[in-house]
Parts: sequence; structure tokens; C-alpha cells
Amino acid sequence: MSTPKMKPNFIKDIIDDDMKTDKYGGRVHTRFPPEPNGYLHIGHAKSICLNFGLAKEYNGLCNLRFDDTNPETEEMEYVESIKDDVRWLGFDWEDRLYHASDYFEQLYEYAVQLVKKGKAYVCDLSMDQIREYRGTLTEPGKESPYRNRSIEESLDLLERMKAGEFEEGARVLRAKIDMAHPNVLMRDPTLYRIRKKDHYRTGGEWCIYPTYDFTHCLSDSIEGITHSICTLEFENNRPLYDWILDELGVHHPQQIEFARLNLSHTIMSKRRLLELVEEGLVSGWDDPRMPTLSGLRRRGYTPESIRNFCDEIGVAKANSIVDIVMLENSIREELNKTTPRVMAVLRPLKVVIINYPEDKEEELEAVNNPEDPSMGTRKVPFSRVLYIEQDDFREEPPKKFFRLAPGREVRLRYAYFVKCVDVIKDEKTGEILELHCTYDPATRGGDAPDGRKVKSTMHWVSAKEAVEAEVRLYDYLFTKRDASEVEEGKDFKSNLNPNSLATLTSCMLEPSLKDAKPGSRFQFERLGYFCVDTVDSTPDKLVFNRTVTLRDPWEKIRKQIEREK
RNA sequence: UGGGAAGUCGUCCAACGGUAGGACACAUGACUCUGGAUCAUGGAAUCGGGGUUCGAAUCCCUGCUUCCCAGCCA
Repeated sequence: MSTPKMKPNFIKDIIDDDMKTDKYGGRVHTRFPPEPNGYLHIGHAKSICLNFGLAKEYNGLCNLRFDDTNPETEEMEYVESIKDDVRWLGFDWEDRLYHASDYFEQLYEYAVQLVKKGKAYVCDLSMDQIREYRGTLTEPGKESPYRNRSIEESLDLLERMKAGEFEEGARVLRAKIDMAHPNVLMRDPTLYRIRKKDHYRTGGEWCIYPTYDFTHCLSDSIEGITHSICTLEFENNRPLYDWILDELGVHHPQQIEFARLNLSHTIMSKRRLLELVEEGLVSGWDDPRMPTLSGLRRRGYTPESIRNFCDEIGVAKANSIVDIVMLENSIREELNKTTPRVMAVLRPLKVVIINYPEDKEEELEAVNNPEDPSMGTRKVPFSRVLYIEQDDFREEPPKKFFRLAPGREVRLRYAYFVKCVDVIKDEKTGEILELHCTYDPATRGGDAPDGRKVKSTMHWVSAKEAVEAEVRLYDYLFTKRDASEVEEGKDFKSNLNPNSLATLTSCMLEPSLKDAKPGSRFQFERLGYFCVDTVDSTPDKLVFNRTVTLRDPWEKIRKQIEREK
């Protein structure tokens, strides 16, 4: 299977130029460099598809590298989840699984080299002092009093930092660049800091850890990366990336920045997602409302649909917010073609077919997928007592409501025409308890021999054989299109959608669903795509997640009617 | 008020000096045993102002708006 070519974008333009000029000997080598401090989300998927996709398109390679230089936040659990998610998305790093922490020794040697070259020094200023000395965006900084200490002294101090002789925060290693540089990142940035914390991989071996800026460029260099693709906020770091590599005279990949993905009605900040998890506002990183890959997976999204989405949204340098309906479109598109149809009633309304014999029961043939005849047919039982959707009946139908109403005839899919003859209500509350209908035996299978038409076809489930299940309906996690746009004095959680989850407990499914396996997907006709929850579903008590609704013109009409009232 | 970057249909992305195009969304119609799917049709954009050019989204000047940077986070 050949993957279609990535749409044109500015990164491909750059690579094309590099190929023409033979900048890297015709090589393309990228990497996906997550920090294992959280779960991957759909924004990472964009980066993964880009990096692995580019490598594939140019017959190159893409590494998976954990950017693990901060022992405070990183954990093995995250490493495992990230590997799972990348694999699930459909990408393969083969034998190229790397860790920045693998390079600690080498990185330290580079640091020593820089000191020896007079391009780095150990600074005894406190964190606050360093901040003061840095100056501001508009004013230059001033040089640290330790800036010009001898190379020998810095070397000695660095050695002793490494040996654990100093407290956290007592000293750092800094690059010696230019305290008056208009880019504040170039004002003698920190290269190493002391952290007396065990690292999830190197344990207690190190008590000094290299910073991102020092680590990232050199890791890229060590791995022979050609195009180091990152997000826009690192544009300011590029001069430093280049400076370090140039001073050390090592292989020099090209850093290219693109705009990270923002999706409407959700957030992409790992810090904030973690906050939702920790405060129990969602059930976990894999809550089906989360934009995480594990959340989307549990929700019923497929890897292919996410890859298609990433292709569709393109790559550019302009900050933007992609409407989440594009994501929904991508999953509908796939599931429409691949998913078996099935009948399920979410909010049951009992219907008695009064002229259908008490003990009679028959099986009717239903098509599994009209998009794919090879998926065949199945039998669904029909009997005197059925359930239909509460929404499919209106005692006083508004205009354009074509479904069941008193005196009106509709088709029960694959079954019969039925006509509503009576509405049974609770005498006290007025609540509709059940409907009495008659059926026309001549319409078996769903067609009337006399050619008469109905305006609506409805799904239904035979009461006797029905399988009861729980169904979870999801809506957007945040109410605002730009979920990060918060009112003065409030935080992002004030934008949470209080109705993002609705749990329905007495849903009635057709019996063919009885043995549905966790993770399997179905279209509940007229309702949407659903998948069996992989965490909470059991054979005795099935739990379904709604992945996405079907397009629903009636919903639009309904809202319009409501507005006109 | 320093430095870096970005502004194209409602949204996202193309067009690389030569007819502004695609996807999603929207609207209308056809078809339909899912108000699904499918098909057809339509509306819809170059941040403003100058300039160069036969010709500018693209090149130049200028203004405006938005985003990023003052972690020993990444």
C-alpha cells in the first residue's frame, strides 16, 4: 500500500532545495523528540506524521528520541505510553529508539570542551541574581562577576558540580555569549544545572543535568539528524542551537519551526491536561473526551483517521485553530466505509403492536453495511413489543417532523409499516408510558405492495431479545472555540463544558451485539458511531462510547424551530 | 518602547511574477428502507496604503494587527 504524497508545504520546499544542493548528501533524517512527562495528544500526532512522513517520502529515517533531561517530571509510565501511541498511530522507529539521557556522558565532554575553549564558565550567581543580570527585553544585561574566571577554575568547579560537592542552585554552567544580545536567550544561557534527584533512567548517577538548549542540538547532531523539526516557540532558540553546534564544530542539522496544532473546543497543553487528570475532572489521560491519543483511541478513533486528519490540515508557520469538525469528518469518513450497521435504542420508548400475535416472533433480514455488500446480512428478531427512540415520537409533531406521531404511519427498518393508534400516559404525571401501534402485514420487509410511501424509516429493537447496555455520549470538553481564551480572573477550567459526558444506562441493543468485543466499532443506525469501551465494558454489562454522531440535518431543523419560538 | 515570526474564503491549507485552487463548514437540488451515505450546483478570501512591472497574494517601501522570548521547563 503506497501512502499518498504529503501535500505541499514549506518544509518540503526546504528539503527539496537541500536535495538539489546536496546539503546533506541526499539524506533526510528526522526525529520525533517527546519529553516523557505526559501522554501524547493529537498535536503530537501532527508532529509524528510530519517527521515520520517526511522520512518516508524522501527515503530517509526517523528516530524516536526521548528528550529526558529533567528528572523532576519524567517517568517510565510516560515512556511506555508514548511508545504505544506512536506504534498505534502506525509508525516504526525500528532499532532507532534513543534517549537524550544516553548521551549524558558525551554531553558532559562537550561541556568540558566548551569550557576549555573559553566559551562556557561556571557561574555562582543565584537564580534570582541571574535573572537580575539578564536585563530586560528592552535593556541589555550585565556580565556576571564569574564570567571571566579562569578556564582552570571553571573546569575544576564543573568537575566538582558533577561530583556532587555543591547544593542545588548553587552554581550553573553557562555559555559565554553576549549579555547585550537583543535575543535574551543568547545572554549567557544556562547549560547545566544541579539537580539532586534520581533520574528515571540514570538513577543517581548524575546530579547535574544538561538543559534543553544544550541537549537538543547535540542529540540531533550525534544522531546525524538533517532536519530538526520543532514548533514555533523555538524560533528564538535557533540562534543558540546554531551557536553551540558551530562552537563545537560538529554535524549541524537544520532546525525548522512549524505552527503547532490547536484544535477548537479543546486544549493541547500537557500541563493543563495533567491538571484535569490530577483534579479528577476527567477519568484519566485516556478519558474519551481528552485530545490525547489514548483518549481518542478509547473514544473509537482509528489511527488511519488521525493520519488522514493530519494530512488534511497541512503544515505552515501561521498560528491557527483547526475546527474540531475536521477531525470528526475524518473519523466519519472512515467508519462509514468500514463499520457494521446495527440497531440500538438509546432512550427507549415501549411500543406494542396491538394487532401482532402475542406469541409470534420472526426474524427479518438486515443489511450489515450498505457501503460494502461483502459485509453481508444478519437476522434481527421482531415481536409484539418493541422499543423505539423517544426522540422519534412527538405527540404534537412540529412542521418538518417526519417521524412517528398519533395517526401517522412510518416504516420500522427492515420490518413493517406501523401506525400509531394510541398514546398511553401516566395519569398523574402525563408522562408517555407506551405507544400502541398497528402494523400492516403486507409491508413485511419494509415495502408496501400498493406502492404507498412513508416519510420516515426508524430503527427499533425487539424488547424480548434486547440486550441492555450503558452508552456514554460525549460532547466537546470545552464550550469555547478557543478554549485557552479565559475571562479576567478566571482560569481555563471555567471554560469546561459541564455537559461533556452523558451516561445512559438502559439502552436497548439488538441481540447481535451481545458478544461485542471491547474496542469493536459499530454504527448505531441514525445515531452515530459507537465502540465498546476497553476499560469498563464486561460481557455481562456492555459499555459503549459514542465516537461521533452521524450528520443530522433534523437536529439543525429542530434548533431552528426552537429559535423561532 | 528590544529581538524573532506570521497575516489568503467562516475554518485549515495551496498557488513560488502569469485564470486565486482544495478540504471542511454552509446553501440549494437529485437520490435514498439510516433526515446517514452518494451525486450535482452555488455563495464565499489575498490586513491597509504606496511603489516596481505588460502583469503582484507573490518583489520593494510603509503602516496595522496577532503570536513567541526576560526558567537552573521543554
